[in-house]
Amino acid sequence: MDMRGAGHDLESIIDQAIALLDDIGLPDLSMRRLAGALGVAPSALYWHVANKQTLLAALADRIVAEAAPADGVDTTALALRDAILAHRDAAEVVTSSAALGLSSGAIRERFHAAYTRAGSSDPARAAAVAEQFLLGHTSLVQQRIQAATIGAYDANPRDVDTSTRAEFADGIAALSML
Amino acid sequence: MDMRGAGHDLESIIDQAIALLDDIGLPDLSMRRLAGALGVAPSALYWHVANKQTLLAALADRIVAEAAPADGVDTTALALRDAILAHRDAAEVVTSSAALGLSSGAIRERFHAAYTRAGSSDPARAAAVAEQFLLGHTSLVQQRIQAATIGAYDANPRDVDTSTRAEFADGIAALSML
DNA sequence: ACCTGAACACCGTTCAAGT
DNA sequence: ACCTGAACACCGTTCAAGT
Repeated sequence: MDMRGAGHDLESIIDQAIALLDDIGLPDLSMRRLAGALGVAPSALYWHVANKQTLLAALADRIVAEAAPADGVDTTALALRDAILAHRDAAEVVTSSAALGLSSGAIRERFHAAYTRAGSSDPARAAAVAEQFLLGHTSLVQQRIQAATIGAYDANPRDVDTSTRAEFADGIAALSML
Repeated sequence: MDMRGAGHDLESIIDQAIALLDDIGLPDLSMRRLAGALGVAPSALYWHVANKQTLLAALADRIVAEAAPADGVDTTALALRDAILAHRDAAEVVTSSAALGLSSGAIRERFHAAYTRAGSSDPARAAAVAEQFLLGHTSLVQQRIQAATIGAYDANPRDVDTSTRAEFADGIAALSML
C-alpha cells in the first residue's frame, strides 16, 4: 500500500506541477517542492525531465492545449485567453517558453489557421502579431490579479478578468483586419 | 586611493546593474554578483534598496525613461520598442515590473498622451492595449534574439530586430485606430 | 550614514550507488 | 527502469556589529 516513489511518468509529474502552480504560484514552484509533493527525492525528477525549463515548457503546452477549439480569429483569441487565465501565473509560464524553441508553437498555429480561414493576405505575420498581443495582455492581466489578491490594487480580484475582457476584445477586433 | 565600499548611491547601483544586465543577462544577475561588481558585500545593497524586485523595477523605469520623446502613436511605440530592445532581457524586466505597482507607469502615460493627441475616444483603454502589444512583442523578439545567439534559431541575431520591426509597425498601425 | 561578517533557509543540478 | 543520498555551487535576505 506504500506507493511513494513508484510509477511516476511524465504526465503525472505535469499534473502535479500544474496543481502546485495553482496552489503556490510560479515563484514558489521549485523542483524540490514538486519532488516533495510527489513523495520523491528532488534528484528523481531528473530521470523524467532534462531540467526545470523543459518541464515548464511542458506545462505551457498542456495549458495551451486545454483551450477550446474555435474557428474565428476573435473566438480563437478568447479561447486561448481563457485557457491561460485558468491557471495561476500561466501567462509567464507560456511567455517564457514561447520563443525559446521549447514550447510547441500551438498558439501561433491556431492563430495561423484562424487567419487563413478569415482570408488574411499574410496569415503568418498576422498570427505573430496576435500571439504577441495575447501574451502581453495575459501577462499584465495576471499580474494585476496577483496584485489585487495581495490587496495592492483593485477591490475585487475576481473581476479583473471580466473588466479586461472587453479591452482584449477591442484589441483583437482591431488586429482581426490583418 | 582605495574606493571600495565607498560612495555608492542608488543611481550608481542602477548604472552598474544595467551594465551587468547587458553583460551577463537577467538569469545571472544576482544581488551577490552585483555586489561583487560594486566591490561591496551583498548585504550592503540592502541599505540602498528594499529587495531585488524593487531594484529591477528601478532598472525598468530607467530603461523606459531612455526612450526618445515622440508625438504620434506609431512613433511613440517605436521609440519605446527601441529603448527596450537596447538592453539585454529588458522586455522581461519591464514586463515583470509593469503591473506590480512597482514601476512608474511611464509606458502607459506616454501612450495615453499620444492617443489623446490623436483624438482617441478612449485613450486610457487604447493605451492599455498598446502597452500589452508592446510588451508581448518585445518579449518574443528578445527571446528570439537570445535563441539566435545560442544558435538555436535564425542565422543572424543582429537582424532579428529589423525583421520584426515591420511586423510591429503593422500591429501598431492596426491599433492606432483605437 | 554606510558597510562587514556571519548566518538562515533555501535553490537547480549531478552522479555514484542502490533495487 | 527508476529512485536515493550526498554533494556542489550557488541564491535572497536579515541583523548584530563595526566605523
